[in-house]
Amino acid sequence: MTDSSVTTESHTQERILEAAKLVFAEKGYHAARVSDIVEQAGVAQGTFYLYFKSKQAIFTSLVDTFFSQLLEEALSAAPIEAVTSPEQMLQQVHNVWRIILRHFRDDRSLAYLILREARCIGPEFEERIQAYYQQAVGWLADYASKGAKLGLVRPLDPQLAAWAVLGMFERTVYQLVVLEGRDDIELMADQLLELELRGLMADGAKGG
Amino acid sequence: MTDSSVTTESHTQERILEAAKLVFAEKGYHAARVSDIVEQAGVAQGTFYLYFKSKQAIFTSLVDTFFSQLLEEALSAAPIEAVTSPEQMLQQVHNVWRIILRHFRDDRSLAYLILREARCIGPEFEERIQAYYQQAVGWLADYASKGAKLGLVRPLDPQLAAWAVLGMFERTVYQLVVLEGRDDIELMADQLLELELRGLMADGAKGG
Amino acid sequence: MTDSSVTTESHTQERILEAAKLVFAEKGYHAARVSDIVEQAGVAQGTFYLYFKSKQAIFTSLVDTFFSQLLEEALSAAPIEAVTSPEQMLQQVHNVWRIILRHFRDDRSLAYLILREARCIGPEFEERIQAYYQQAVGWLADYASKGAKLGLVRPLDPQLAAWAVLGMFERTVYQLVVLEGRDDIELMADQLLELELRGLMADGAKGG
Amino acid sequence: MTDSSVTTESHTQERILEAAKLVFAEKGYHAARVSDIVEQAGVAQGTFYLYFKSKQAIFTSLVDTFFSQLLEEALSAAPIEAVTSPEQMLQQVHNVWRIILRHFRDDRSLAYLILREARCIGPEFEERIQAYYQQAVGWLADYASKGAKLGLVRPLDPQLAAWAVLGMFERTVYQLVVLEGRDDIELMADQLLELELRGLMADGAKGG
DNA sequence: TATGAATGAGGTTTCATTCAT
DNA sequence: GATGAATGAAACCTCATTCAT
Repeated sequence: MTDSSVTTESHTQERILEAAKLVFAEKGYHAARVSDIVEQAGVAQGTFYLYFKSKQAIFTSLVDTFFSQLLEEALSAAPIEAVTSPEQMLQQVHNVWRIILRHFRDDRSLAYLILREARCIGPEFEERIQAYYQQAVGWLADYASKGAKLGLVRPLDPQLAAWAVLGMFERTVYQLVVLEGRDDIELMADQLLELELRGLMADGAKGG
Repeated sequence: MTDSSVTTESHTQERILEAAKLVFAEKGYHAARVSDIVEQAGVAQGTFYLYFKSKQAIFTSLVDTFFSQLLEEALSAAPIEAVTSPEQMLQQVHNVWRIILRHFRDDRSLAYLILREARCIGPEFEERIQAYYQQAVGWLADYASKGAKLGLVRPLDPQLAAWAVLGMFERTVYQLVVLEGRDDIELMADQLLELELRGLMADGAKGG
Repeated sequence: MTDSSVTTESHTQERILEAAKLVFAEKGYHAARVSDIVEQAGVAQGTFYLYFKSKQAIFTSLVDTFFSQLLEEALSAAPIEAVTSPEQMLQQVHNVWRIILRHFRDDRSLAYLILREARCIGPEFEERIQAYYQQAVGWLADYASKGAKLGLVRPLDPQLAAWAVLGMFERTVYQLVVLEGRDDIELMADQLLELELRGLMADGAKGG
Repeated sequence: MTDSSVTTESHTQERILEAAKLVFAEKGYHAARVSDIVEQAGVAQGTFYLYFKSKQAIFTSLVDTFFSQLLEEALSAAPIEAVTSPEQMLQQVHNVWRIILRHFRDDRSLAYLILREARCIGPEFEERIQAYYQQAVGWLADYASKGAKLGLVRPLDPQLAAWAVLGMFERTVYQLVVLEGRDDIELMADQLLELELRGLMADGAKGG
């Protein structure tokens, strides 16, 4: 009403989402009570259910927002069809690493939450997350194939390699978030890129 | 009872542990009820508490067993002081990969459980798991240092590299377990080793 | 609004009453939510409370209207003081049956609602309904007394007989409404009158 | 354990059932809280759910017991194939009236409850009750047919007549229970039988 | 050692009602 | 008069844990 917000989310909904993020991150999904969330948000118990069907619904909402934004940012920065040279490819991959690491750093509590709890909310939820991951894996696998054609990436099982890269990333970022230190994102991106590339690279390739 | 078992675990305790493993793996820690476990074990509700202080205690017990066995097996197969040549080192690392993958394959339901739920039982529990992982990371980091001295591994942040390798492993094994296919452990070990080594290896090294 | 309505009810109040009737009839008093009613009426949640003090109040209002109209119609058609002959009495009773059955048929959803839920809203409400019934029973009892004097009705406990007749009616109409068939009101009135007056017995039978 | 009870119901279950009967009768189904029942029974909240799946389940259990006992008693006292003479039929019908009235009197709070709330618990429940009533109606209709063959009952719509008789009964018993007086069951049975058989009319009256 | 009935705290969710705009 | 977002009191039900036998 008073501001020209571009989102349709109400002030209250926003506050509940923010509160949920904090509470979930601090206590974990299962230990977090809806009453914790509403207390943190400063609204009444019933208000929560005006905006979210259930505890799981708000969690899903948070996760969906996080991943769709992340995937949009990351994938739009790396249009595979624009890659024609090894240098371009390296540039893109490096860039994607930076974007992802920043995204996780900028929404640290949500990142922490997702990395910690994605697999143990329930079966349906796990599948939902798995679907997001599969998108990333698909992109990575496509990238690897493209790289192989350019002679940059050596031939290997692209799915396995993609999941390995993703896992490498998952764990390092988790540590990053847990330790709450390391704001040297750029350096970390460099090192992960090195690990990834040298792992994937063809013998003759002169990358880096 | 009748035989001179080398363990101190009673038959009943054994059955409860086995039942818990199955039930936890199938439903997850939070969804699993103690009543599910005792039903699966074929004992009464109260019997559970003769052997385990709480639901979390039995979970901890399962996880402790799993990790201490794994670490013992894996680390004893790779005494870092015995490494004097690059060939030996490769041999050891390859061996360790195989041991680990086999361990996870041989106790699939427990492996699945740990990979899925380790981080979301509770803070104390998370720290416990983190401690096991830290042992592995320490070993990996030591190895990397040793490798660096041998000119086999290029200089990099050993902690970061170690966590990255561990994450690579975590995720690929999780997929392995989830998909329930891929019994080609040996092949997988080869590929992971390749990814790891080429990622970590020094430029001039002639590994593999 | 535009016409000179004789009632004082506003258009909005009318719509809420109509909506409530439908919703209550479909879901029953307890399952019906105020939010269902306002949705059906197409007004806002708060508007409801401009016209009715509570959920029970609107229910009471509906029931009061139904019963006062019914009693007025029925009783005015049967002035007991006008009865001087058996023929007149039969005529009146027959007429009353028809009026009542028509009233229930013409407001089927409200009728259904009352027959189903009148006794289980709450104690105060039950007493209210009981009072309406008592009016009918009083009339029936008076009628029976009069009939007895005319030698038309045999001597019996007039209260018991009155409640019995009322129950006979209640249940048959309920079935009528439930089954949603039987628009043959006239025939039904005939049969009920027969049952009331003559019972089940055949003319020649020497029972008792 | 200590007594040679013929039922399999535990002492606790028995107490909960008894408590539920009282609480439901006093407050009605909807106003009765499970916590009221357990308080009345002197057991803990959770104990309730050891024996009954839900609040509706215990209600259903009470009602089922009531009706199956009633129907068994009543129907076994009136084997229609044994009827060969009008006298026998009257005898049987009279007997059935007495049995039913006694059953309701002997379990007054449950009777009250059923007569008050049978239709407003929920659709499934209503159908369940309706099924019991249909049994009674079927019996009554069969009886009427048989009576017609014996020349005792005049030809009429047997379903309508049966529901009418049932309603007559329902309402009079309800009044009986509500008023908490009238222990003169025998007299009441006589009068209801009279009404059922002969209606209101005097012997000499030439109605219609 | 084994049983299993009993416990009771506590969480999620619903919905009649209010009130500032 | 009309709105609809906000309220908050309950109520049902679960399940880890205990304890008398």
